[in-house]
Amino acid sequence: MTRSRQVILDALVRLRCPSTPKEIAEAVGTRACDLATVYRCMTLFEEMGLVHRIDFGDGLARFEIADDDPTGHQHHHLLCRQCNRIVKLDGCVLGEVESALARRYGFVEIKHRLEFFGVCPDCQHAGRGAASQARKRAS
Amino acid sequence: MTRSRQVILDALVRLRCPSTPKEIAEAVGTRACDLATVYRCMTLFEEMGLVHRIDFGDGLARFEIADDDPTGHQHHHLLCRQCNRIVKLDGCVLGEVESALARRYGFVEIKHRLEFFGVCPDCQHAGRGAASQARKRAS
DNA sequence: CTATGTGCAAACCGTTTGCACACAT
DNA sequence: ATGTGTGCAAACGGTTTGCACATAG
Repeated sequence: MTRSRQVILDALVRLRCPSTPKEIAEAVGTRACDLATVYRCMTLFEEMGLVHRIDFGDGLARFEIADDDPTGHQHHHLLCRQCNRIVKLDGCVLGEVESALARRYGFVEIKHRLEFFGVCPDCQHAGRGAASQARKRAS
Repeated sequence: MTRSRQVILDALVRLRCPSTPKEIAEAVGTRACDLATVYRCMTLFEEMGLVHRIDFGDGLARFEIADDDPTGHQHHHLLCRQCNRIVKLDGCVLGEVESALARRYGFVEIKHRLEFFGVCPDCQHAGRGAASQARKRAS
């Protein structure tokens, strides 16, 4: 555990909300730590389970310190489309509908992004990279 | 409606699954249509409501022809983490849990990405760009 | 001392944009 | 003819990587 990693982790705790690598680098002071180092540390921390990578679909990676509830559930977020404020949702909101969120948080025009990821039957039976009909993700 | 747009739209119908601009360009033949044109057409089609932009969090934009159900609900997707196969989910799965998906489609290790987007109370009352505590998305 | 981490700068990759030419009407 | 669409190539922005130097153990 080097000093850079300490500093970066501290900053992440201090920020207490999903932050981009650039924001993290600025929080520690650009002279204290290089952007590339932030990226490398984030990858490391993620593998260690210390942080979660969050994707809000704007092309920027965001990270926050992992604080899963006892059930292992990651919390979700409610974002303001205008000011980018982030409300952390307590508990699991799967099954709640947007109107309930609107009532509770006073947001309007709520939309969501929801996708599921898993391993399909063919891949389970074929080691890996089955699927003649597979769509290549890269290239 | 130009020939390029016809060809691109045809390709999108033919592909019948969320496709990246590169895939679309290849489907119409690189000599038939430039990548930049695909991007521009996608932006146009999206504004016209002809296609939906889909984000699977891998940094690639994907598009599919819009076929919302009568309730105006967009369908969601179930992705295989290994072969990238895409299963289109019928109806609204909000409220279904992953274990139910696993049973129905035979996928395992199902995870999801779920975020909500709306306009917060402060922004509703402040024209736009309220929030002193706003997090700047770009820059 | 030796392996690993870091800073710097260049490379990458998807996406966007400026510009001159081509096409639709 | 005139305005819009297109191809090409360069620009852009976030992320990754190669390499030489610095640091941890």
